[in-house]
Amino acid sequence: MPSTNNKVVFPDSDEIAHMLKALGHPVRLRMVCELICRDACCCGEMCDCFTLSQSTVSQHLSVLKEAGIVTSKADGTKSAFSIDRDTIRRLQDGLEIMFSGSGKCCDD
Amino acid sequence: MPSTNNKVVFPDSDEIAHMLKALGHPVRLRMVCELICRDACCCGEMCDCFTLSQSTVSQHLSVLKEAGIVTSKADGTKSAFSIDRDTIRRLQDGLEIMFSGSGKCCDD
DNA sequence: TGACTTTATCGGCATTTGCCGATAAAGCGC
DNA sequence: GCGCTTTATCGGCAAATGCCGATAAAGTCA
Repeated sequence: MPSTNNKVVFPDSDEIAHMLKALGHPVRLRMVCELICRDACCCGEMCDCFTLSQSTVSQHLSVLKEAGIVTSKADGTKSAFSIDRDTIRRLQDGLEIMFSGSGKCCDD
Repeated sequence: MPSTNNKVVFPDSDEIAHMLKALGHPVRLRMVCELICRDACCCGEMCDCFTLSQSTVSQHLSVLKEAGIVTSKADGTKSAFSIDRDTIRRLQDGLEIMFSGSGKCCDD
């Protein structure tokens, strides 16, 4: 659990909300699962997993990227997407703090 | 971790996405924090926490309710909202399974 | 250079979301 | 019954979302 001195630091709830919003779409959540399993994946491969157009898949990936959940690295004409595991961990920690009721929102 | 026999059961990702979507709004996420701390809260009290109209607060609460995150119980003219802690736990378990890569989406 | 592959972005669209004020519905106390 | 309080719902609006096909951009390889 993140802390400064010995006080629990409440995660930035707006940032958490932002990540949850990105994850809160069936397609994007499945994309994240896929990326966790594959470790890396390009847009074309992701397209094979869904019956969606390439542009739609690309847009979903960019939503995940913009939220910090996914990173991309150019690889020739392709771009390799992968999970930002630190962000995921921060999200899980943040949720745990929130859901445990030990966060900042409680003492105001 | 939920299981049947000794096989890990992957959570229903659409349901998870639905809950994440409900939580993926700054106001609603804060409402959940508030409810976790207060244990129960009526709409009017929630209104005091935000600079939003009563109708907007009521709508946000109903989104949380519809997603199963919150329950409500009539109490005179008021209705008492409280966190469904089982649902929260299921959500956290589901995310943990997904994020650990041990869910169903990996073996297809 | 010129075809080909891959991805990102643009324009357009129908639908959903988020917000409000107004109003309806329902319980409480007199 | 009559006010009062509290909440839910309605109508309306602007903005965001999700989707597509078309197109641009950029790398690869002959």
